[in-house]
Amino acid sequence: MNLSKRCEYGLRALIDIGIASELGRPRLQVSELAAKEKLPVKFLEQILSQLKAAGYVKSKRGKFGGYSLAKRMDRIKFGPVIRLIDGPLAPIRCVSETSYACCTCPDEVHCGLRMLMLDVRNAIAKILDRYTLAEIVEITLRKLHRDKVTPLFLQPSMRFVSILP
Amino acid sequence: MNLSKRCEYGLRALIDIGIASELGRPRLQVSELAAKEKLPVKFLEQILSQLKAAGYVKSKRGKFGGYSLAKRMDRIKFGPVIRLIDGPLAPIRCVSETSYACCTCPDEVHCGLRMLMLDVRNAIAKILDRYTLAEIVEITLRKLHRDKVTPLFLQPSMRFVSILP
DNA sequence: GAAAATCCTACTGCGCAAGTATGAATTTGA
DNA sequence: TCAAATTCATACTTGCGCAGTAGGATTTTC
Repeated sequence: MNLSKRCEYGLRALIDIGIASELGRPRLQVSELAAKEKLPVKFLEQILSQLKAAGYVKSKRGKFGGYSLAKRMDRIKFGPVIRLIDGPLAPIRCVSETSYACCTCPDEVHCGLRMLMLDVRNAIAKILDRYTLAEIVEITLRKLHRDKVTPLFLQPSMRFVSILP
Repeated sequence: MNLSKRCEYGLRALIDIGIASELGRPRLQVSELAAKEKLPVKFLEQILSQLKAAGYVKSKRGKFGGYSLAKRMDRIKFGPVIRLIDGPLAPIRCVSETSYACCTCPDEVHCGLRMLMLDVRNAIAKILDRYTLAEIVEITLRKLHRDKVTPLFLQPSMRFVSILP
């Protein structure tokens, strides 16, 4: 029931880029991201490259380059991103919607484990396929604002004024 | 988001023993279990040994030995069994109730990923910590009966008459 | 042209899942 | 009492995938 580190880092990066862009910094560099989240630069590079290939982010090379979102935040759902990096959400393949594989059990139709795991899969998918990056970013910003915490990626000169209602 | 084979086999075994016991065969041998589910005998042996150590099944040695449930079926919940074999249900450790570990993210309180994964963890736990073996066995038997399928573990001489209402 | 970034590909270590293998201990029936 | 059938205990194996490293190529800006 585990999210890989690779996937976790990828999602963090996406959320950070989303937050930054909402605050008027549409592009972030890998080194900034890595510094904030305290994770290996080179590894993150690979992950962002994968996210780029899948159309979630776009990049600008060279000095003052970096990554920005390639889609509207409200079009980025978490489920597909996780499937991209970690594979199916389902605990066992015989209940996967997106990459079903029949299991070895003698009678799939009457398999109790399958029924149970189908429930679990649906519960997971219900959350991850509904939540969008926009929602998570909004909630995060609201929380930060409520607690008067200045998020990173904001130059000291900039003031943290929420755009949110 | 994956269940290990070890865990899957363990749960299958538990369910099979439950079904068999409900049908009047309180004890099953590893070889029978392995044959029905088509999985390696020695591996299953190890798993059952683990389930025994944790108090879920008990065993009888020697000829006509085998494994039977050590608890009432309605006291066996799936969550704890899965945690025993595969570890925490939570996708990331910082949202685990049973074995929390702080994550490396800079601000756990305002971490959007954490909120999302907490939702997922709760959804998973809600299902797996509520369903009991008794329920899954009952549902399975009902389905089998409705479809007039004779479950395995039943000697040809025995007739499949559901005890259920 | 130098510096600063992304891009690309290959490599590595190592831990763990998924078994195998071997034999000891126990129970039963002949 | 012995042989067969079972569980019990422990050690070993094998392969793969996660979590990175490493090194250099390419692009952009000043």
